Amino acid sequence: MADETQWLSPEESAAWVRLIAVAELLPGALDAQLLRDAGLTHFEYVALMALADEPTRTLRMTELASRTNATLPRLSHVARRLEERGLIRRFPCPEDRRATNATITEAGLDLMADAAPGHVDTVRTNVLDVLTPGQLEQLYVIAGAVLSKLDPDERLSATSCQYSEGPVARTLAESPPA
Amino acid sequence: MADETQWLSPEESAAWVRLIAVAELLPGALDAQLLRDAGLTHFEYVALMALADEPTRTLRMTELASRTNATLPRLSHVARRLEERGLIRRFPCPEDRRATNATITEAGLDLMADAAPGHVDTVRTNVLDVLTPGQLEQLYVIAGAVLSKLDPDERLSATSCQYSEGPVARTLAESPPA
DNA sequence: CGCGATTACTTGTTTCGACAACCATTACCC
DNA sequence: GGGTAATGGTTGTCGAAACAAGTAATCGCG
Repeated sequence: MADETQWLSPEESAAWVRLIAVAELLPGALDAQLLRDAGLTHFEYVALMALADEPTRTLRMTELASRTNATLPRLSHVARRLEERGLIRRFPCPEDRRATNATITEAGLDLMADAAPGHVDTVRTNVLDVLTPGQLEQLYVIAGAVLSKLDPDERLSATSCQYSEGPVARTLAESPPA
Repeated sequence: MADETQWLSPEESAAWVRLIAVAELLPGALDAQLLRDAGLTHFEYVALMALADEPTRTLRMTELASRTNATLPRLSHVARRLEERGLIRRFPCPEDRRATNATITEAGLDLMADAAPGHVDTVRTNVLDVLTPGQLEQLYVIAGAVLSKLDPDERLSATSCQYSEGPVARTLAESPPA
């Protein structure tokens, strides 16, 4: 048996172990903060934010599943829970009667407006603020290279400006300006 | 209400979305390959490798839980399954009769020897081989900075040379050399 | 030496995600 | 235009993780 496996060099091993550690710990940290402060999973947060980002606040289930990297069954379960909590609404799509649309409700937008600052703060303190501008760009490039293998369709990185002062800030601004 | 939340700049948002995507997709990719080719979760792989790395091939449950970033209940369940499959053995610790030791069996070492090449290959093709040496070092530094916030005790990054040609290679070498 | 506190681990219980099976609707195609 | 495939979504079941509670052994301390 030609056992020509090229094992990892010490540098490779060290970088790999750290990457694994981050991939292991980061989701847990995000879930913990959001669950504690807003009763939301990070997945639920991303899904709601995807809806809030839409001008119509509405997305087809399939499209939402693609943007959140979820299988359709998984999204269906999550959507049912979110609907039971009054955060989204589902209704049959007029154009394609097979399809279902999901819309974020006012209550959902309110919850996002509450949750977003704490979440952004967590993101800053845990990741962004410990990096120099140069490292931030390196992170962008490196993660992009990895994603080209992991996610060739670029479904996840296609998500637009989910964390800028977009929809949630606009929601807040809808309150009477005086 | 002082709503002084500092939202993410476009650069920050882009890097963050990509990091999240990697953290989301990487565990799934690792699990998929290992499960398909060796019937092991990535978590099980890491746990077995931690045992194989020990000179005595033995570790206390608590220590193993710490190294794999698992809670003790989780590790207990996983250990039971691994023991049922004959990959590890558990026995009461002689020095501290509260404690339990876990030892990887010969069958476990054989399985690791089978699984390691494919796993290392996955790691290479998905991550390491798409990075330049400079990017590899940047990854090490960046992940280290993030871990200093996420895992201040450095429990995970303390794991030694789990992917070098250590124990598994030695196991292979135990076969008569010619 | 004996009783409370702590450590080490195991065992339920509940919840969530993956997978498969299932209907409904639309598109293809001869 | 009618049969067949493909698409869009929901539901059921199983496996695995988080959490809480329980058991057993050790330590601390008077």
